[in-house]
Amino acid sequence: MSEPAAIPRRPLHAELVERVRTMIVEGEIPAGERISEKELCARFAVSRTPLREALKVLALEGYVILTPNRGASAAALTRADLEEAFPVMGALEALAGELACRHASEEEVRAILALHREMAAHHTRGERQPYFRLNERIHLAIAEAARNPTLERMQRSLDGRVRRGRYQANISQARWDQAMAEHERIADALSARDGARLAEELRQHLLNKMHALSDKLDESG
Amino acid sequence: MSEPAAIPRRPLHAELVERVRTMIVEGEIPAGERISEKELCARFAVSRTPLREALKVLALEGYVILTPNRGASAAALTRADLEEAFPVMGALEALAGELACRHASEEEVRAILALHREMAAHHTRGERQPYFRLNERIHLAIAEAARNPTLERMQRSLDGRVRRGRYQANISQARWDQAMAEHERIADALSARDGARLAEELRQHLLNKMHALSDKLDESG
DNA sequence: GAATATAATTTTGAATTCAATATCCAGGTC
DNA sequence: GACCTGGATATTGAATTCAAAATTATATTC
Repeated sequence: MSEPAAIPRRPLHAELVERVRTMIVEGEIPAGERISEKELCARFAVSRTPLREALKVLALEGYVILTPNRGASAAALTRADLEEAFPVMGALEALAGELACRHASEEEVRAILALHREMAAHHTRGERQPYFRLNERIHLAIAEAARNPTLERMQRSLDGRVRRGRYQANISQARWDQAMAEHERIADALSARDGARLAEELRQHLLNKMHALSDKLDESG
Repeated sequence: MSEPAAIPRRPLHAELVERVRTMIVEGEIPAGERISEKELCARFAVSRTPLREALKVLALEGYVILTPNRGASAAALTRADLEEAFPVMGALEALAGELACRHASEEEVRAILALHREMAAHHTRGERQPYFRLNERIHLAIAEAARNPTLERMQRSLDGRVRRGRYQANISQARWDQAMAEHERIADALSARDGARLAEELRQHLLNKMHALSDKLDESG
């Protein structure tokens, strides 16, 4: 007999949270744009009740601004938001790195280093999309190896909020090379399980990401 | 002409979020206990719609566990939760301290040091309740002085979740003395605006808080 | 023609209603 | 007596309905 394979039944509001969040992150609902309940309900063919529940959750997550009696709008990601978020992400990633050095299994470390090497190959070949995907996976893998779900939740939450900003910024070759060099040092620290060093490398890496993004924002307007 | 004095009209769901959160934090709804929508609705004399919206928000905040088709229950704060939360709080407070050293006005620093001296007086006189209140205020003041609302929100969120645990642990005199000594060093670092040192002191302070709490939990079973 | 006041429409907020699911209990079977 | 089965009851999930507020459109005055 195979697995019981529980039928996945999710409440509508949970489904809507994901769908609407994706719409905002991917820009289908532009930043700052007003969100008409009626419209979205029609689109998903649901009543307003579960949608409104979802909007409350998204408001807490920071994707949506709710104004009493005036409805919801997609939150705009300002430069200030980014410049606030990255130092916090840096602090969290630093902690995650430190904990990962302490708690990760040998297997996990090997897996992360393998991802790293794969990513380096994409960098050499100038393949940006696959590089970015692996980049994400490495950061998530470190977060997971830290064995601290509370920490991981906070990282994911912040990460989601700035993701849109990151998509937009198509990074320069110079910055890309620098990021890759940073990742080399990160991988070194991890394979040596030097928590303090890994923490510091990650913190700096995040700050540099922020500066790169900042510069891009300067250029674009 | 005096102030416009906007009439504070909050949506019901926002009010309910606060009320129910308080009930859980203060133990009026015991950890793990099932939350009957009907009962709470009767108690607050509201319909289920805004209450259910509030429960979704509280679930994301971590105060409530929602099980599909089976309703809500107050989240239990386990030892694991506490031991996860404190290192994260430590990392966030460390960052807050660092940023506060950079961004706080002279006025703010003076105000925090004044709070610190007042707190020290309460410690000398053995007045626990006022000590704890000031302790909270100092940490909040540092968070605010960091000038990073994103960071502050995360701190408040975590702080709220462990508050119940903190209330329970009626600390030993020895640990209290130690905490006061730590606060002296924190105050020193702040008045010198030594960000790195303040960060480290705060991180250590939080970790010690955790250990004190852990010991208490060991005793109580 | 601009500005204000007023009416109509739309949209949000909350209560109610209906449907689906789970829980509880009695009866039956081994 | 323990375990399953089926149905009554209670609770949750979601749609609908009603009420209140905001927005838009229209009319009126200066």
